[in-house]
Amino acid sequence: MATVSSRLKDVATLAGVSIRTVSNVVSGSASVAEETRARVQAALDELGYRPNLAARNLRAGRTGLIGLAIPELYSPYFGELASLIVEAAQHRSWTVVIDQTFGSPEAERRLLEGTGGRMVDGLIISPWSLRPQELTARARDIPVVLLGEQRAPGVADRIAVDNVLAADEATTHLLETGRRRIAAIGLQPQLHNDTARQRLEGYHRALRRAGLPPDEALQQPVRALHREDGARAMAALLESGARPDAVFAFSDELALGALHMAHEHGLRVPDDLAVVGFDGIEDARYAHPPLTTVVPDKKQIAERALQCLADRIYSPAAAVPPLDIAVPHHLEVRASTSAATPPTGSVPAGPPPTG
Amino acid sequence: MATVSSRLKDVATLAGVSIRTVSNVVSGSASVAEETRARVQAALDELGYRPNLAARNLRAGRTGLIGLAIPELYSPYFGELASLIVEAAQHRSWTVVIDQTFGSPEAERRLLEGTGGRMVDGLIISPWSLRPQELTARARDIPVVLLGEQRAPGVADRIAVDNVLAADEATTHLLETGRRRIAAIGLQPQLHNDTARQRLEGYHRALRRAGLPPDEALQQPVRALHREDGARAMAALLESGARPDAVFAFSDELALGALHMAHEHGLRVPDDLAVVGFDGIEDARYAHPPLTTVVPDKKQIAERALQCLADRIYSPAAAVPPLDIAVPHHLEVRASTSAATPPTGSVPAGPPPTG
DNA sequence: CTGAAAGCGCTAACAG
DNA sequence: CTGTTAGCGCTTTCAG
Repeated sequence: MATVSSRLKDVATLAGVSIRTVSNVVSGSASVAEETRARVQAALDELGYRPNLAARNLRAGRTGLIGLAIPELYSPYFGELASLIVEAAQHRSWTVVIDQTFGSPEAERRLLEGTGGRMVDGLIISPWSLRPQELTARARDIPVVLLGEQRAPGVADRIAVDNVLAADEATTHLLETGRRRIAAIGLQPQLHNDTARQRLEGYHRALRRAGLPPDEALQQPVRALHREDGARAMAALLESGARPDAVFAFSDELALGALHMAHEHGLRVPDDLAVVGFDGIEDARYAHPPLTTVVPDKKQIAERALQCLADRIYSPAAAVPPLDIAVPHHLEVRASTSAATPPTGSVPAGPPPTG
Repeated sequence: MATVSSRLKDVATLAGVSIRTVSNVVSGSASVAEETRARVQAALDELGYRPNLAARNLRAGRTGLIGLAIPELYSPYFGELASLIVEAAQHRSWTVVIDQTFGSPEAERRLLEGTGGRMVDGLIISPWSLRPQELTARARDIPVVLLGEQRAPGVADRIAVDNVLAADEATTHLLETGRRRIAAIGLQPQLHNDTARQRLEGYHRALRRAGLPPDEALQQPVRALHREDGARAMAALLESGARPDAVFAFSDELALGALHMAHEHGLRVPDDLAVVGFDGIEDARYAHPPLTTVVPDKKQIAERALQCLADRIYSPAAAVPPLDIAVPHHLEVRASTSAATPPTGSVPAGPPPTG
């Protein structure tokens, strides 16, 4: 029945009580006589009362909103991550406002400065192109959680997988299947971002342990981490005469692009070329052949990010020094690196059905 | 420099002017003497002033927030759509708060009732399981835009592609490549949702026009629209003895699952089986073989949804009757339905690089 | 061009 | 148990 808006005051008038009593009924904070409560409730229902959040927030000094700033929402990895964060936030009665930075330093800076004005109680940001010192310089008035490799010592909590270790494991797996000319796709030399650097380091470490010197010709830089960049990098590798027998791609999207290009060139995967990705996105499972990939525990990333925010928002007194959290990961071995696809017709194991 | 918060009043005191003048400088609404402005600006900078949105909103009666309610953020279609909506909203200085309904009627109902209390100025919702009359019953106090097939006559604007036509085109395309036993994957008989029904209708229409009676054995229902459901449906079709020579899947995810299962069964695509999807997600382009798909103009969906909201929020007086908008789509033909993949090593045409 | 002050809707401290 | 009221920070009307 509500036409446009009704205030506490309107309900009070209708119920013949004071504003205070209505507030008590709504919030359940103080006890109200049963008879009064019923009358107020009736008025509440009749007017279709809904509290004005702006007023409530102004009063409380909190908004119940947290910000999530990611480079892009349309890529599978960030889509999956955002979904988990939104879900975890709902459980804690928070609402998530999402911003896309598209990797632009300006956008990231603007967000750290205030998401348009202290509208959020906390911020989860996955910085892409901001340097550590810039991260350090901001984020004074609200709690910030950093996702990924960039760190802001002494200022914000940070959550990431152990990239060096994960890359080492992926490369070692390829070595164990007998590959010797393992290419790396995903360096981003132009970026102030340690992700690629760490994965490269793990890749080198595994090679050296196997007595193989890293070969520059097998390391292919990219502009971004999308499928088309992977395809382009693969093409460059194949045409350069570097003759790789395996590829470690720094993201699943890159790997899928590389896979595509390998097919275009008539290569058989994994026989002629083995491929490993990174991120554990759902697409990888259904690629042809299914893609071996490093799977970070995204659910845990989401949970812990919110845990960090909650701790700092609700107990700012506790003043724990910023945490540096490593979440677990595992290598999911699939047909893109192992023998042949079994000819059975089974549905790959997946998450439980939603419907 | 800002420690925790500074108010207009603090800035005014520091600059030795009144609150009013500071407000003018901040908003640029009224003209201020150059000398005063400089002094105020200095104070603003020194204190690191940032306006309190809650207060501003309380005053203005607006929040600058719009809600986006979708079944799930992790699936590629909704991820891409959400990305475009968030981006389009940024251009209009709106911030998007995202809710996932996971197709639950309760969640959708709760959101339409008020997203936790009139916190948003408008709502874009992609209803999945709510019946039309429920949609009609709500959404009185803020503008609502419906995405998809469900309509709420007289209450909300609605934006969708012409599903019947699109499904007809996809099926006709398969017929034109000589297929005769075309399966349909994606019926959802248990849902109060017209999407699948309309796509089935278009499929039937094309078949009948070609003189082919629809065959129940070729119509495979699913529980959800994800890859695993597509794989399961394909397996069921192949084991049922229905012997399809083509598949029209009602979503790209279903199609990718079907493709996967076809490979598992040793079928060659498109020679033994042609596959068409629906949604135009990026994954489709890089599938093996690349997937023919119906591509809705998602960018236009996003733009028009925001246009609708803007019109109703800023000019409620205009009171245009609810619009029913059909956005364009096209069939993108790729190797999953056409002859053989060209053996060239080109990168598929894609969106311009982000980096 | 600038100052004073009202009031947006809500919560909570302070009576009664 | 319930009424009255101050005040969160901002915008804006009304004076000056």
